[in-house]
Amino acid sequence: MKIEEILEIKVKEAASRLFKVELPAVEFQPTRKDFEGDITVVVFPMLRFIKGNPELIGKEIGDYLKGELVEVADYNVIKGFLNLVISDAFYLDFFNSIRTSENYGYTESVDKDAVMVEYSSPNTNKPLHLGHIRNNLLGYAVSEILKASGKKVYKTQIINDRGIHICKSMLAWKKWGNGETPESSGLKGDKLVGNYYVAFDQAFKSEIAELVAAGSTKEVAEKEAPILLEAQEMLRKWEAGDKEVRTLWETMNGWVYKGFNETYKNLGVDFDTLYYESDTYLLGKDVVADGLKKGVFYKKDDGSVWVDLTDEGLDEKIVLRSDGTAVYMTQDFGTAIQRVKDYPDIGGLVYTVGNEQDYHFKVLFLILKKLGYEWAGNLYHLSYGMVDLPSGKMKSREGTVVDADDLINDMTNTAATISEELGKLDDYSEEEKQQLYRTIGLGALKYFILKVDPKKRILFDPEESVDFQGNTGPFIQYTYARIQSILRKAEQMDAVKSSEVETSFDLHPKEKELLKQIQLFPETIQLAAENYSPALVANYTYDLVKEFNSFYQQVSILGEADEPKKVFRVQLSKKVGEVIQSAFKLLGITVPERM
RNA sequence: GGUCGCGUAGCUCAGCUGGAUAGAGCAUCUGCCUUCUAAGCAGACGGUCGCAGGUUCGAAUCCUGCCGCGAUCACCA
Repeated sequence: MKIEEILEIKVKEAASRLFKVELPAVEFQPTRKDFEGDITVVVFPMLRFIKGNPELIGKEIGDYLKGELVEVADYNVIKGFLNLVISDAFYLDFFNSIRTSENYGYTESVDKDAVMVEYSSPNTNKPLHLGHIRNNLLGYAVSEILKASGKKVYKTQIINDRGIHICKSMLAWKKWGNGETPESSGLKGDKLVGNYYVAFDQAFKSEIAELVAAGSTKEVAEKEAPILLEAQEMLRKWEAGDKEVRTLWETMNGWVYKGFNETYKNLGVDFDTLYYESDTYLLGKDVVADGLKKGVFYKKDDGSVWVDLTDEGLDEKIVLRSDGTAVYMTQDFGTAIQRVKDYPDIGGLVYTVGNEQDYHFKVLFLILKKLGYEWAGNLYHLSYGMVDLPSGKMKSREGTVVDADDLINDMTNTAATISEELGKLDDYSEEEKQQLYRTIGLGALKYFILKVDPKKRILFDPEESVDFQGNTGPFIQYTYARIQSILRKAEQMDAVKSSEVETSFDLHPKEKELLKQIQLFPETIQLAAENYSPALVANYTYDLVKEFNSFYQQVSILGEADEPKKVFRVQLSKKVGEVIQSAFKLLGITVPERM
């Protein structure tokens, strides 16, 4: 039982015995650093039920708790805050109870219902950029956090492999590619295809300029540029199943997938299952028929089908065009339904998509609810803010994007520079060094992105490199490496690792703080899962690590003369290391043995 | 214009379902490596929590209005 639960029972009991009132709830908070104590009971809310001076009420309850509970070693009351000092023995007992548990903090028991998390979901006409990185890291981390909170998770993405965008790249390649392949040019496949997308856009723009010069309006020119008409014709051929177009499409998408997979591997993200838009873009039409029957949708005179959401404060939304073709929304509810068919244990879906699509998902979720799917109550749009540059929004066509691969390389190089300056790894092989630089570089990047609340937009300045000091991934990795160094030495010195930890000595204040922080790990995971927020895990880890470094600086671990204390400190350090590793695993960040 | 999100130190961010004198990091300044990794520790400096009302014993947190920034409101995806 958690200490707060024990205290709650006893505080209520105190109120009942001393003041003859039944308290509905008791409010706790961690005691602020400036006061003595560990847990604080806030007396103010009780004043509604207990008439009197909060100071005196606090004292009486404090006395009662101290007399009744061995865990309460002492107390003090300041302005209606009852600060309780929890005994060292309690924290040491807690430590012994979790000392050897393998996955401390993770919940093993698996929910009956699984959740499918969709993230990444790129178009196949251009390489991944920083925006995708945020999406990928968030989706992956949230998946891992949900798993650790006791949920079964399927990670997926929908690959937008068809449509006018890929036809543009295909057309440009056909016109000017001269048969270029990733092999012939040495270019990564997604980069190669991206180049042709840019080439298309340039040609498109110059055609518009020509048309405007010839007297056409800009609007008309944008619709009638010959190269665009040609791309549209290509899309029609694709839809008709034209062999040549389909073959080219498969080839170029194949290049892109190879490139993407390399980036995913470097980023350390993965998927359990994949959906392709070319398979799903026709889904949903039968749902429209079903919705018409149920009266969820209605048909207009021109044959188009709509849903009326004005009662929900939204507007009317089209779900089927007058020519009978599907729109994005149609596909989306079709795909959601398909996913639950494919994985019948799914009880909810999470969509990792930027906040520019907030409205879309609001509508999508409402439609699914109206259609009566029982899982429609468990849909979540993991909406995140854009990553902007100082110059504004990133635009692929204008080349103002921060390329994912380039960024990963830059980070690795920065890590290498710093590491070499410090020169602690002279005995490492070149390969070991490279591996470490990647670990640190990626750690810096991932932490930089994940530590901020997903809702907030991130301003990324490529001129200013991501920090490696302070509240950063490398700082936390460094602390982990420090701990491992101690453990290596401890192992050499004697067999501390198998010893039982005694509970009879007094704790150093820093030790107590560390134990309190460790205690928070399980609830932090639950909270992060409920809020779909990796930032909570990141900030928790930072607090833990700060606490450890302070402890490390003030208290000698291996130099401690008293053997039981020394054993405890080594064990405590080890546990902190394990929690750091576990927490960072949830963020997809690996930790080094040395750095 | 309607809707949604954001606005906390010079900069980047924490601040749980309202609770004590609003916390970190970066930057600036001061100390600390003959002792477990100085990517560290200890400290100083820095705030009318966008503005104005309201609810409350108590508001950065909840409500209303306004201001600023962003997104969105297609038979596009």
